[in-house]
Amino acid sequence: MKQISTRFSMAVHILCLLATSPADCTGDFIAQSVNTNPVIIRRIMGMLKKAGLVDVRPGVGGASLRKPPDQITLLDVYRAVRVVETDQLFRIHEHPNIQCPVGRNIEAVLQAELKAAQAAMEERLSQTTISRLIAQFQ
Amino acid sequence: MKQISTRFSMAVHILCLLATSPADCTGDFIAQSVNTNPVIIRRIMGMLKKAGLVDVRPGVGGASLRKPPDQITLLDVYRAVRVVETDQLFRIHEHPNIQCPVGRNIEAVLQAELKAAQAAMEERLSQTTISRLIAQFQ
DNA sequence: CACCGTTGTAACCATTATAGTTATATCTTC
DNA sequence: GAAGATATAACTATAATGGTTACAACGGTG
Repeated sequence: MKQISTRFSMAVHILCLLATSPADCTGDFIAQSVNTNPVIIRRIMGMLKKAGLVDVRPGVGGASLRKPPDQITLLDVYRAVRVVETDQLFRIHEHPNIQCPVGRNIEAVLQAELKAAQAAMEERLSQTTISRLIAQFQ
Repeated sequence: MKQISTRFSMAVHILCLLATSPADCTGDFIAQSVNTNPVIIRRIMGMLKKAGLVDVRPGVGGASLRKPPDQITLLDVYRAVRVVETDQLFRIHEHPNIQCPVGRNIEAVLQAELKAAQAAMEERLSQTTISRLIAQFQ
């Protein structure tokens, strides 16, 4: 069983840190909170930056949110770290035998259902914002 | 990006074959339709058998559904082939720093949201049956 | 009983994504 | 230029997948 990469949960962790910390967080500081190597953090920060979610200051150091935390949804993060490409959570076996009625139809018919299932999950992710998460911290 | 195994789509393919074929299908016949190695088919058949979805006749050969196709949902298949263990589609990074307010809370708070997202997807899968799929074949 | 085609599995391999690590280049301020 | 930070390339170990070969066990048929 292969699960969705921890890159996603780490990215959420990073954004929660940026949203709650008064000062700018450096990669090393974040790495300590996440408990991993700073390079991992910088890799993820690069993706968040590309997605327009954070600002990173090379040289001087530190990062900050580019949007208020109530305007960043889990779906935004999910997309930013590209754990899954669009409509590709499920993989379908390739080149079934098109001589067979099932082999000929299975891909198109299944594809539609699986996309719908993926969309249902993403819809749910889009309902949760970073600010909603940090409101639950104690 | 890691996707959900084709084991799932192959399993659906197999069940559609069993639902539409008049005669019993052998592993080799199914393998030809799926276009893969018979051992792959037998592996998946073993999982479907354990889940009570199919009957397989060793020795004589062939398999058949144990339930009418309108009573087998995509969620049943998804569970049967165990592409993802219960509530574990998403993985969360381990051992965050509990000295940090975010590190201390992130796991519990995120876990709840991710479970909800996964549940939304599974709910959608449970709405589609094998008979619904084959009704769309042409 | 022996044969034959089938299922059931174990063992192994190549491929791929991930998480982590080391090293080095680049940037900004002082 | 020094100091401290980010950016990134290259490499490793690990794990899941899909495929393959090989062989044991099963169950009818001649």
